Amino acid sequence: MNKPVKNDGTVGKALEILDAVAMYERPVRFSELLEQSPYPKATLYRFLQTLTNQKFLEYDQTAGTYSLGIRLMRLAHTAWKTASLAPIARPHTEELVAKVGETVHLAQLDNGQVLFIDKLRATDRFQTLAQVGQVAPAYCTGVGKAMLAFIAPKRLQIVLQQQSFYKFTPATHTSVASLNQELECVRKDGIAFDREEHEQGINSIATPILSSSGRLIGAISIATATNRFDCEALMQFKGSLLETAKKIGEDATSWQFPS
Amino acid sequence: MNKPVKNDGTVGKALEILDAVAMYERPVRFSELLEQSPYPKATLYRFLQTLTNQKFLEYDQTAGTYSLGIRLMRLAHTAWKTASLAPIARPHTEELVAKVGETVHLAQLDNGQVLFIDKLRATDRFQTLAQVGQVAPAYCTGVGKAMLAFIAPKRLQIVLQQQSFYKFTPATHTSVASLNQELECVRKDGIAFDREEHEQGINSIATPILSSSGRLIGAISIATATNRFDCEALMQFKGSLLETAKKIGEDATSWQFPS
DNA sequence: AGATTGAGTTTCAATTAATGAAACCAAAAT
DNA sequence: ATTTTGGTTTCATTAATTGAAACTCAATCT
Repeated sequence: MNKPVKNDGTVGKALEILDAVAMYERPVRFSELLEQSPYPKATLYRFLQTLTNQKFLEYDQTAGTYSLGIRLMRLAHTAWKTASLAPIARPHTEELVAKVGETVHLAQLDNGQVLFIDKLRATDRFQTLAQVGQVAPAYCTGVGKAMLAFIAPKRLQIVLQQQSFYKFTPATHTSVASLNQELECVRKDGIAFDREEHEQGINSIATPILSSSGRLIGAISIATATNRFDCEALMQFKGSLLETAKKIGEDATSWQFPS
Repeated sequence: MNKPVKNDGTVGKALEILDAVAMYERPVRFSELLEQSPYPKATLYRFLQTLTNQKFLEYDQTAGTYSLGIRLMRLAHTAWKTASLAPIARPHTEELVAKVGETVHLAQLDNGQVLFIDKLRATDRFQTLAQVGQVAPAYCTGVGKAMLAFIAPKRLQIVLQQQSFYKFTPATHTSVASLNQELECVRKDGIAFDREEHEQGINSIATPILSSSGRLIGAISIATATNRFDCEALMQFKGSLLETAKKIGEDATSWQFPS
């Protein structure tokens, strides 16, 4: 007899405004937010004031715009340090970078999406790779597919149902059938590929991180520009990648993955 | 006739709980939070539930602990991308790293503290340098002193009054007098030093970033292990550092620094 | 210039949600 | 077996949220 959810009172409403502001990905005016808002003027106005006071939003006096505030960065840093897999994995990911000399990504699954929680750049050759806190769809990234392959079948169904398949590049697979086929390969082989499916010119090989009890807790990938290595060439690092994932899994066994 | 502030109602109270959780820097139990909390059991309980529902906190079922949630990382990433100086500065900081081959930090002043908003590692030699979102006191960091030297005198007074001077290393200066003296040098010379004052074995030279109208908007530094360069040796990069700060300042002139 | 529109801000009584003392429950400690 | 500790739920009281409407100020139109 679950309540219809979404009943987090005043606080919940206020927090959802943060998402609304984030959505725009640029400073946004009061009136723009008002259009999207289910709340009347005065109510929205007070929410924005409160969030600004609390430094969760930042108000630009001269432009009359709101953007996400500085306090979020402070809190997120603490979250990263104390509640993410990243610090635990660091020694091992560092080692992997040193060994293979290419960029390594660490990610978790968050609500069917990939959330990148660490990025170790081996070279300064290109800048467009994922950043900490960035999200990406699971169906077209290496780490995403690595993780989807190891969640419960019924959860997978739900995730895929909610997913809209956007064709980021010509190489993006957008059918559930081909995805399922790929996931099957991942389960057999332990390796997921991303052949420029999310970003043109970038490919990667990825593997899930499993706790010693077999529960999925994240994924790591080695990513590189296609003109340096293609996926087949990246497979020379397969051994190191799997080994790293195994070590992280062991170290992280006590650690709880968010549901 | 300013109200006594701190009157942000239910939402404000809830958000302050996030800080309380962050303070511990580890997963924390309900009862621990209750001790510190001004609210009665039931109230705190409901706040925690709401924040957890909203993914601002994460509840570990088996350990019975709360930690900061994943949604903070997503939001912070957007904040970084859309509301911080970092993306604007990136081309120039990248260029600086390429030129000097040492780590470059970008920081803002947040309420008298230094907030690091970007970090470009040139080498993988050491890992202990600042991370994005990390905060540090202003009085004992290069970027901090660079910025303190260029805020309004009365604001400086307030900041120094609120500051407690902790001796992080043997080299940390803890007197207002010596700090003022240093700030004077920064104003003349444009360069602030950190000679292992915050972290043992790490030193840096820093310079403020000023908008074309002369307003302070941040600071950049070149940081390195002392066994690679000492401050005197780092001064060979002074020209590049100043030039980079100037370019960033020009590009960022339209950008609003949070009060 | 004077009028008008539009964006943002403030007021206030009705309404609704937050509050917190106390009861309750489960699991661990004695 | 009993008590204590730590966490969760209840419910009448209390206090805060709500939102229609009035207002302000600046920009735009006539």
